[in-house]
Amino acid sequence: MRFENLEKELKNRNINLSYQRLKILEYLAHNQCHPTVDQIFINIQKSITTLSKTTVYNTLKKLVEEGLVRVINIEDNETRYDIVTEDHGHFKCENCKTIFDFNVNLDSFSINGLDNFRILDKNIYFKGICPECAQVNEKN
Amino acid sequence: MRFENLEKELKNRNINLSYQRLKILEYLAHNQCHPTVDQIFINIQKSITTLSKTTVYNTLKKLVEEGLVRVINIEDNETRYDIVTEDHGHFKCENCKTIFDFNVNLDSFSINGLDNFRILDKNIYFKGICPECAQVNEKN
DNA sequence: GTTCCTGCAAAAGCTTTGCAGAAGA
DNA sequence: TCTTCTGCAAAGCTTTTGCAGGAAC
Repeated sequence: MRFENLEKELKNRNINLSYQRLKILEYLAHNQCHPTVDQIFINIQKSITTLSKTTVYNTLKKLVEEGLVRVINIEDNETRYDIVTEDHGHFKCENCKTIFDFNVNLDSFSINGLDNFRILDKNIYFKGICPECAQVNEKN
Repeated sequence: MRFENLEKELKNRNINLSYQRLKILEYLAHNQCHPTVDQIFINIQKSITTLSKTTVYNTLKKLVEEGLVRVINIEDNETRYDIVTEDHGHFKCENCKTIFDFNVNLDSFSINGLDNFRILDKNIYFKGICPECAQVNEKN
């Protein structure tokens, strides 16, 4: 999703565009690094010093409800957020903790046992070691 | 994994088989309902009234480390546990909250962008409406 | 003027940690 | 005896809730 379209998207969905919400969306759109609530909060607090974490939670909740943002639960101790783009999977390096996107054709794989299930959301989470960390490990 | 093999598995991995651990494993093996820590705790407390939740956490942590149990993070506000069997996906009904297993051939789907990544763990989480809830909804 | 949004403080949950006593090898 | 395990209490985190003031329409 391009940032220019976001304002329109918000108006379509009856989400008021406050300065806080604008900054949070801007951050998500320009830094597609799957941030945690804390990362978002710390970064935006630099420009809005009075920002409250409650507002970050409120805004993210609203954006998720309206389908503009997606929750990433790749780990059990941290919730991350991702602005919605095309379908893609998430890979988390267990060494450097970075989350990488990868392309996956969600319609391509053969599943079995979900006849008559209405599928509304698909999440693919992989874990392992990224190429960079694998290389460093080899040297040791 | 069959329950009879679990004791052997534990010995192979140097996990002492205390009564608490036996009961937790028994519960996981016989009730493959992807329980939360709380569900496990409440159920086993019936037979071990002095059971502490810390023990449930400790045991699950150990079992996950040793690869006998798998963590399910389909939602951000609850961690569930699953005794490891063959690869399968998890579908959560957003209405009745039940988690269903489904078969998926994890090698079958075409991914793109993970060359040279060492993949150690794959999780597939779907959400939607199960057939039973879909039927009830139609009637309304 | 009414509705919605923000942000502080407090509360609520879940999970981890420290530690002493008990159990097991 | 030495190590590991259990379970209580406390601490630590993340997230939610209540509420009063402020902003937007």
